[in-house]
Amino acid sequence: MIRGCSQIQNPSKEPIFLFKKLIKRGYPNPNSFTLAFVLKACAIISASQEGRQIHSHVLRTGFNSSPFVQTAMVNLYAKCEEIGLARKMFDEIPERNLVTWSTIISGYARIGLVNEALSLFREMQMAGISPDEVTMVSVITACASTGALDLGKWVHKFVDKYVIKVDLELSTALVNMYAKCGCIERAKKVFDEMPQRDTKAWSSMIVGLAIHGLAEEALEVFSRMLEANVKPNQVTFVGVLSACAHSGLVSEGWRFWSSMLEFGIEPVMEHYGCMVDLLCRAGFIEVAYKFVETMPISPNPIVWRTLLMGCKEKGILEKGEFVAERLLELEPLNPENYVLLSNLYAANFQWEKVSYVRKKMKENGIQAIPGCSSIEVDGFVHEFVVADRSHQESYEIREVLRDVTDRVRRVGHDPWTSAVLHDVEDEEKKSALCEHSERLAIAYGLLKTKAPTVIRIVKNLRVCGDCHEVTKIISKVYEREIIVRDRVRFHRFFNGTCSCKDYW
DNA sequence: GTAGGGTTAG
Repeated sequence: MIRGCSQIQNPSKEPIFLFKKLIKRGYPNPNSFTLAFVLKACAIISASQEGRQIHSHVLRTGFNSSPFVQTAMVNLYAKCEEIGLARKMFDEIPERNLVTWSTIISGYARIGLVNEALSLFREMQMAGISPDEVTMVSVITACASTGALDLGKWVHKFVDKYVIKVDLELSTALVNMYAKCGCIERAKKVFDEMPQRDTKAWSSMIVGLAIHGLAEEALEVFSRMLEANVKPNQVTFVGVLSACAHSGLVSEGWRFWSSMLEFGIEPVMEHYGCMVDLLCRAGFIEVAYKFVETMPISPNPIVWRTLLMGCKEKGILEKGEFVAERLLELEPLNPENYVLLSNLYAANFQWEKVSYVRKKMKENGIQAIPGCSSIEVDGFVHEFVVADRSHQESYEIREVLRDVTDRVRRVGHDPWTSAVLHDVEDEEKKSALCEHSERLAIAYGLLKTKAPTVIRIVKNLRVCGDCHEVTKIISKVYEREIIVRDRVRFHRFFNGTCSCKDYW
């Protein structure tokens, strides 16, 4: 009964209540089955308080020697964002089996601690345990979040080499991984070769195409999904709406938004976020603002921030200031909000207000998140922060950067100094742009690899306008394909143009 | 009657 009611669609505390009832009655005593089930029920709803109580019950009754209970406890703490505790439990288990290892690896992979996940994956093999398809899903998920394509390819080869069963979940993880690592062709290939596809598989493909700015294809896949009689869910529509947003398909976006209700899907915050983004990017700031004002759920910081970003892009000062106020009320400690507001002022040449924002940040002890870009060369990930000089080959990188600057100037590019937010002299602004982390990473790519190797960059923030322009030029004058994964999407630079068609 | 896995807005 406890297990049964934790497996329904909308999980609740019901299984935990049942367990409490059982304890209150005093008999029969829970055994390893009961405990594993109720721990799992806690994990599903991240009930860490109740989980801890059951943990102490486990210790009192001696069931902590059951491998099922042990694994359930590791899983519980991993799902409750207590990875340190999960690890402690894991380390204390004397005999770890395939499932125990998979549990801890998935725990790290889920929260993006990729290196930990991967080193446990190696340790597991050294301990003589062979991974199966469930383990590999977590390892592939870890690869997806790094964006390191070579690593992902290596893991895919590993799956083939050890003849690990490629089931629905593993294929979906591969589609997602290839898409997130910037190789949409391989994502499509895996997807096309799947013998069957469920909602998550289709959604993965749609989201993947959306982040690559391939809106038409995403919408085509969506109609194929409907033809195949697979029901879309909320995530599917996040993909569909974000595809529209990334390509400026405003009327299509509205249409899909309206059709959600016909599919019986209630819009959630993510969908509102997509719609605000769609409207803002297309320049309909006023409409976006009205949309936010009339939302039936209270807008979260991301929605406000999207709106503020729109105001900044279009240089709409007053509304922007008002939006920033709402945002800072909700999220006074997020550095991004201050940077955005400061950029809004800088775009309007309001230098005094720029310094005021900077001062306010300083007062509140808030530091801007530095831009950081990485590039994988020969299986090693090189990381660059803005204005980084710590790399071993920093001198050579600077030489490449100078060459880039020269050649870019020669084709008539004038740096977009408005992308620099400080009130400094023009020349200084121009050199500040050259220090952006993606420039350093691209320069390193130019230095260490030769065409036709694709230069693949992963960046933690959005690409700035000037870097976007310069990268387009680099792709032409150096004849290199460059793929940049920024905070929200991919840009594929080739022969002087970008796949985003400058709409981003 | 047992434990581990895939898709989510800026």
